[in-house]
Amino acid sequence: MARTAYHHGDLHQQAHDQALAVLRLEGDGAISLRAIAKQIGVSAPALYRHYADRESLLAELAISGFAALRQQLLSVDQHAPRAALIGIGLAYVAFAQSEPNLYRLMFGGRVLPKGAHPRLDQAGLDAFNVLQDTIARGQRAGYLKPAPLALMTATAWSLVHGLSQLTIDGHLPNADAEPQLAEGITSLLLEGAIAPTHNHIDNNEDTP
Amino acid sequence: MARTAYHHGDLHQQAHDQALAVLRLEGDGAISLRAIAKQIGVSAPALYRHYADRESLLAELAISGFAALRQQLLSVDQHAPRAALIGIGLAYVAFAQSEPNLYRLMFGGRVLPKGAHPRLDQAGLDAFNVLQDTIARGQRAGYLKPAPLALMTATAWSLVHGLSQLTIDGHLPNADAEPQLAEGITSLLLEGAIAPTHNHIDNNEDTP
DNA sequence: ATGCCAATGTTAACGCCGTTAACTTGGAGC
DNA sequence: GCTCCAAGTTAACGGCGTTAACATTGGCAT
Repeated sequence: MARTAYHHGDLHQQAHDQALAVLRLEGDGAISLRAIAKQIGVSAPALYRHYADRESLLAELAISGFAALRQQLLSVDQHAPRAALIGIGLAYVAFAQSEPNLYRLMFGGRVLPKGAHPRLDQAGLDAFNVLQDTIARGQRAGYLKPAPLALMTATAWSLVHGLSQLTIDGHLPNADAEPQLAEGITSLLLEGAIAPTHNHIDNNEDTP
Repeated sequence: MARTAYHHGDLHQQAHDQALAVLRLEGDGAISLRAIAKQIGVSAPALYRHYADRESLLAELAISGFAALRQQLLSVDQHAPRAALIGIGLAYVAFAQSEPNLYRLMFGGRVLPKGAHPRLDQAGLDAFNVLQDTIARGQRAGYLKPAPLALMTATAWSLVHGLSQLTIDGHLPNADAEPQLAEGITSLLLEGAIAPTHNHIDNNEDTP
């Protein structure tokens, strides 16, 4: 099975790449199977040998998006609790801002129904768990309050997700006026999540 | 100018209502001008006398959504700072959960580009300002830290928006396990936003 | 009362789209 | 060498947003 031009090219991958390019430039609404097929130089129904339908193609894009997000979160230095938490938040928002259309597809909700693509749900969960693990580590280190893990994770994720969505859609007025917005916001939340022992003491637990 | 059947019905309003009904049931992607026209009993191009294009109709739905959200936020009792802040957060999330498809349209970003519909941008800003005013009031009362208003507003909005979006799209695992999730989350954020004087003192400033 | 005109409808048509059916091609394995 | 199956083809269906060209109608000025 090789790329002998007529039969047997890596059409699957080519379609994925082409769709991703369109997504980046114009958003998921602009992704058309016919247009993609034409660009690749193949008939439109050929794509149905590799994707059940348009939605499956979009789901695959979203899956690779979640994998990329997870990798970006995993690359954050975890050795100091506070730096790790802020780093995760900043990395998350940076990802959304660097790939706004991909991020909208991943979390849009309107295009990809919840139970329809199990691999997609799993990919989302995998990314979610990186954040959850970081918080759990912060709790075990005694840095964060021993509040219910699900509650703290939901709070943190809501914050970074909301900030991501609002900034990439331009909903925050004077967003430019606060260049360190993301950092300020994460810090503000942390103030309420830090264990009493650490309050007013270490904003920088690495230099005690 | 009356509703004499052939000419002069309130087609504009009827189309709006019909589109809103479809939106609620199936989401904005399912809104089709042709289908709406057929349901009303009118030809499809007739709608173009009242809406420039499909996007304008969606924009109008989003505008009325923002107005409804604003009304819901305005109805929160403002007499006690902490109760007002938590009340705003709960009202916001409740709105999103009661109208998930409308909320997705309002904040989806992919369907309604930012500068394209000035009235829509203004409606969003009007809703935003209710939250901002509440926070400013909390600061003037000395209940909240005197941090930059834009920063605190962005934080609060990010949190409630993120929580709304994540819950209506089912992204939060074990969301049912925490029935008071929204309240817990807003409280957690407040811990970091309360002025030091009030810390550990009044979780209920009405009964001193 | 009459006649004009702008507002508000109509039908026909263009070019997209996703998707399916039916057929063809060509490489891999017996 | 023959067969079979995966991976491509063309043709077609129905739906969509949108535009152009034409028809109706009610209100207003004469």
